[in-house]
Order: sequence, then C-alpha cells, then structure tokens
Amino acid sequence: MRNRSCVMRLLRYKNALLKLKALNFVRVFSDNLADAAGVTSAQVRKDFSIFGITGNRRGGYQVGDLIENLSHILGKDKDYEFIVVGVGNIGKALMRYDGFEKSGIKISAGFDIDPTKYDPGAAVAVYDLSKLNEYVVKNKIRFGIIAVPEFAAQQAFEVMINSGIKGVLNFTPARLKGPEDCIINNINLETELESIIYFVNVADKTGGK
Amino acid sequence: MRNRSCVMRLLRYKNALLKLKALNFVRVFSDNLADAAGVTSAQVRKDFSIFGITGNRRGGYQVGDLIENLSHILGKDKDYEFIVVGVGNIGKALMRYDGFEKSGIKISAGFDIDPTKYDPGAAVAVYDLSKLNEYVVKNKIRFGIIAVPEFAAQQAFEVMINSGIKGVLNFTPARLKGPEDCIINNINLETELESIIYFVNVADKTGGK
DNA sequence: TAGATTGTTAATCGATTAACAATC
DNA sequence: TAGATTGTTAATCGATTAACAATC
Repeated sequence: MRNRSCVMRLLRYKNALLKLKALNFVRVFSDNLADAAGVTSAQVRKDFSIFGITGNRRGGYQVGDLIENLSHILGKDKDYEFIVVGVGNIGKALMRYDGFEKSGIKISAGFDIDPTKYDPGAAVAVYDLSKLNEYVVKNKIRFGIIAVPEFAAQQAFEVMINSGIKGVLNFTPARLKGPEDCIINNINLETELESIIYFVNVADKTGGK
Repeated sequence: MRNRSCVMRLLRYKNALLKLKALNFVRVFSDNLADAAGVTSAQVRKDFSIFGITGNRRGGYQVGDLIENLSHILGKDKDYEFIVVGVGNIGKALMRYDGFEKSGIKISAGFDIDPTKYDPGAAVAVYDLSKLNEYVVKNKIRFGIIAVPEFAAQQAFEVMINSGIKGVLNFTPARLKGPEDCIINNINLETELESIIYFVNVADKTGGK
C-alpha cells in the first residue's frame, strides 16, 4: 500500500540512489537498494511495482531514471517553502539548519507571539503570529512546522489551517484536531528518548551482564 | 507484542494519565484512554494485558496505580542522563530544551570536535570529543544523541559505543552499524518534511480542488 | 440483581516475504 | 543459449479489532 512506511522507504531509496549517482553508478539491482535501505529485495521490487516503476529483467534499474521516477512520485520536482511557528530552541534550530536546502526545502519565515523574538531583518525573518495569515496567503505557503509549547499547539495549528496550510510537522505531544484533508506528522522528542530507555533496560534484563 | 509501537502507545497513555491526575481524576476507563491516545479501547486493554496490567471489571483503572505501573514498566522510576554529540543547531537546541526534565531526562554534557564549541563552564558543559570516553565512563552514561553531520555519524557512534553507551537517538540519515544489543532510534527531519509534501500532493490530486 | 466494563480469544486486516514464471 | 534478475502472485507473519464470557 501507499502508506507512510512505504513512502518513507521510497525516500530512503532515493537518498541511497543520490549517493550512488555521486559515485558514478549507472545501474543498480534491487539487492543493492535493499542493503542500502535495510530492507529485503522483495520489498524494494514490491514498492516499485506499487508505484509502477519498472526496470530491466536481468539488467536491474538505471540509477538516473530511478531518481527521476522517484522524484516525480515524491513531488520533489519543485521547491517547497515551510514556515515555523514558535521560535524557541527547536524552532530556531530548524530555521538555521542548512541541511534542508539540498532536499529542495526552504524555511522561509518564523512566527512567534513573543515580541522579543521579532526580527524581520534576519536571514530567516521572524514575524508576529498575527502576521501569519497575511504572509501565508500572500506567499501561498502550504507547509508549516509547530514548535510552540504544548498548550499553544492547537491554537497555532488552527491559525495555520485557517490560512491555507495543508501539512504540518508537529513537535509537541498535543494530538492536533483538524480537517480530514490536512496532513499531520508528529515528532515527540521526549517519547523517542523514553523509548530508548525502555529498550535498553529490557536488553539489560534479558541479555547478558 | 512488546514492540516499538506498543511501547510508544504506553508512553502516550502515561502522558494522558499524568494530565488526568493533574485534574484530580481518580478512575479512568479504557475508552477514555483510547480517545486520549487516538486508538481503540480494545487496543488499550490488549496493551495492558501484554504487560500484565489489570484493572477492575466494571470499575476501570485507578489513575494513580496505572501511572505507577506504567512508570515501572517503562523504567522511569529513576532519572536518566543523556549526552549530545555534535553541538550544532540541533545539538544546541536539545541541550537548552527544558521539556525533558519533567520526564526525568537530563542532558548532562555536549561534545564536539570543533574547538570553538568548547564551553566547560556552560549550564550544559561542552567538551572536546576526545574527552567523551572519560566522561561517559566516569559518569556511567548509557544514553546519547547524535547530532553531527552525516559523514561523521558512524565514527561518533563508534566512540559512544566503545565508551559503554547502549542507546542512541540518531538525527542523521546514516544507517548506523553496531552491536546487536545497542538500541538505535532514528529521526530524519528531511524525510519527515518530504513525506508531508508527498501526502499533501496526493490529497491535492485525489481530494477536491 | 442488573448493568457495565474488563480480559482474552478468535477473526480480520494489512504488510512483508518467499517463490517462481517471465524475460532480458 | 544459459544465467540472472525482475515483476507478481500466493503464503506467511504479525498486529489490530471485534466479540463476548467473566465478573465487579
């Protein structure tokens, strides 16, 4: 199915392919991609088959064609702008992070309710939250990142949705409620760390030592 | 099964319960927890059953007991220290983030190879990467976060593992290779954003407008 | 007791994997 | 051609859900 895990795998294949291309590889087999992405070769071929990607029996896949196919499927043939709401530690880090560019992703502005955060002249400008609607409408922004404190998350989300944003990455533990057609991805840092603690503790008890 | 998704759900139940407790709730039903965590009530009861958590038929669960049970299972009856390797945008944000404390998680130091980053006097001290082993051994640190550039990830990981670290949260796209008994959680920010773009584009085509 | 909720089993659902015919 | 790899179907695996007897 074209579910989240499958799409995440396609993104991994694409990243692996870009590295192969940089090494001047021309052809690649499902086995190679499987190794690179940490899955089975059947999984790779199945994923491709779901999206109608074909190769050559016996000859594998052309690296260049495959990258083009995946980029098209993943909607990465043009650049995309994100805004950040909440210019605290995490928000600021994302605004300054330069690793998104190579994926065609640009963080174009930040918004906060705290006036001491305003900085319209910065490399990535920071505006008052009240300016969000105007900015998003004017620049046709469709994507955003929520990096506010949990209690402010739902409200921030609603401002974003009402302005026309269709997809958000939510760094708060809040379970956002909104229209069906809006895409929400959640990252919960506390939970990630806590789950590591759990599995290490389990390994301690069951494993040796 | 006691897999990652299941543990992540337990963590969500616990967070919901802590909020209920703050509101002076004494009892809770599987239905309530299901709503709070966005799952079915059968899932909640099944999860509890896997970990041997029982309630009262007809009477639901005692909020206090449940929190205690979950905290014990999740290994959160004591505090845990993490170190951060790579004091760039993300690393710094994590070191300054104050939301971990309430979960009993402390970021106790940062490490970097760039001498301009050293700051042994900071609230969270930053040391040379060469000091990592000594620090980790001395303070019996078992958990770490990798926030270096991708090319340095495997090396950073090996330094950590060799010092006795057992669980890491990896912010790079690198697929880390190490001992079986080491726990690795990956967060890939680019991929999270790219998957949002994909699903919004799909909704555009299939949905209205 | 009557009614409601748990705890658990069995059914369902979906995703992954194995296997192999097609074919380059 | 002979050999190797794809593309796809069927089998397997595991997780989620439905259902209901147990029971508070």
